[in-house]
Amino acid sequence: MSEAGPPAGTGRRERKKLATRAALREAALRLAARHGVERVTVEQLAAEADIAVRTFFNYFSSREEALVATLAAGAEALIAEFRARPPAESVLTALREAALRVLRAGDLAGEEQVQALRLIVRAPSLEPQRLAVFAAQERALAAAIAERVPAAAGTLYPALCAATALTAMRLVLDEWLDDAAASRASLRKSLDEVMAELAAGLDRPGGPVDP
Amino acid sequence: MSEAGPPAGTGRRERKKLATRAALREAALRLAARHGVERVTVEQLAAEADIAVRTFFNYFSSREEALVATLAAGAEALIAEFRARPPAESVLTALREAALRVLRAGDLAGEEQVQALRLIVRAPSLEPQRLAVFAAQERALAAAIAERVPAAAGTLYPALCAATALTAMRLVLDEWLDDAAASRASLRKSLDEVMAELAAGLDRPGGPVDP
DNA sequence: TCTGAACGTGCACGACGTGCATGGATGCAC
DNA sequence: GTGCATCCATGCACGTCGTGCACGTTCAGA
Repeated sequence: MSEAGPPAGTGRRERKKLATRAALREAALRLAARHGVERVTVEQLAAEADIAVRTFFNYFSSREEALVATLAAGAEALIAEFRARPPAESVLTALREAALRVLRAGDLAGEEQVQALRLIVRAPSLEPQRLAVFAAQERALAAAIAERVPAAAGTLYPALCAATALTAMRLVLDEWLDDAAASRASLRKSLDEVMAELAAGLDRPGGPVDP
Repeated sequence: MSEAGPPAGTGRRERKKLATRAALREAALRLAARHGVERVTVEQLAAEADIAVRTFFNYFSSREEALVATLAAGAEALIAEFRARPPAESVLTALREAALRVLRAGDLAGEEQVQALRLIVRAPSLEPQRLAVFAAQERALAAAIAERVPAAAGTLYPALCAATALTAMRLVLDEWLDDAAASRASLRKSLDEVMAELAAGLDRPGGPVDP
């Protein structure tokens, strides 16, 4: 974790590995768009990235992991942006701003990318791996929250907030992608709403006693 | 969904299917405890339940699904208990009470069961399927919440509350299972705490500006 | 008792994921 | 630039997974 030694990303080896990984990520989206998520095989992925099938498994432990790799990259970027927010911001505000930055600057650049993500998110066979992506970032986010709110370190709050906030953001993204004609503005609106609800408290009284 | 026709659960066929399914659920836990989660094969599962390998796939679509089937049953029971709570109870209160009932009356009966669940929850290779179990119940819970709080129907609230509350409960269960010596009382305490935090709002101001 | 549908099963096959051995590319110290 | 230690890509073999298909059996209802 320390920054000792030669800076990461230098060296031919590291660069080649990063490039191969990125090529596989993009190949996965391309092939999913072309043939459908279910019909993408490891053989095709390897061929598209021009590596051996055996080598594919040096980069991803399963076909599904490659298909959700772009989501994983986005989730990691979210945590990084969150850590970069001014420490005075409240937790949920920082998360909201971080999400907006990732969406603006990030992988959701073109309509083409959005379309590809739609495929990934809607594929039922990918749901387990897709959820695992967010769960993996829960731990990292919980650690970051514990740093931001020192008073809460050691309590359940960091883990709880990380898990629920990520879940809420997943929900917003899912619903937004479900709506073919949804605008960028509507995404921001939903995000604001959801974060406000989390901040204000989720409980609600029941309905009429005799419905 | 309607109750027309012969009542479900009657008939030799239905009973046999239910029994086979239950046998597979239990076989999965037994074999996981005996050989470790990773080493349980479909062949073993089928043999233990005395059915053909091919037939196994008529009941579960994957080896992993069988291993988390007990969790799935618990989650379904939770939704059913939630629906049975008095309508005047607030959403989070009803969820908390429902969870306590499931834990009391349900599959967490013996220490043996708890030990088996620990194995399932801790197995990294099962995490995607495990998360999918809860996600599958999110939709059902969201529908139930929309019924309980008619005013919120049509808004994001039902889905948001269902997703975050289930996530929070998953978190509590995970942490409780992680602690070998945790008591039933401590589980209840954590559950109360978490629900209270969700009710009160999750936001927190940041720490000192210059940490 | 008869009949259609649902179910269990065996078989074949493509795809997945891993351990192992090997050769080549890379980084590093001298 | 030379030699060495290491990492990495690759091919191969193998066990496991999951599915389509065809066939025989069992069950529910008339």
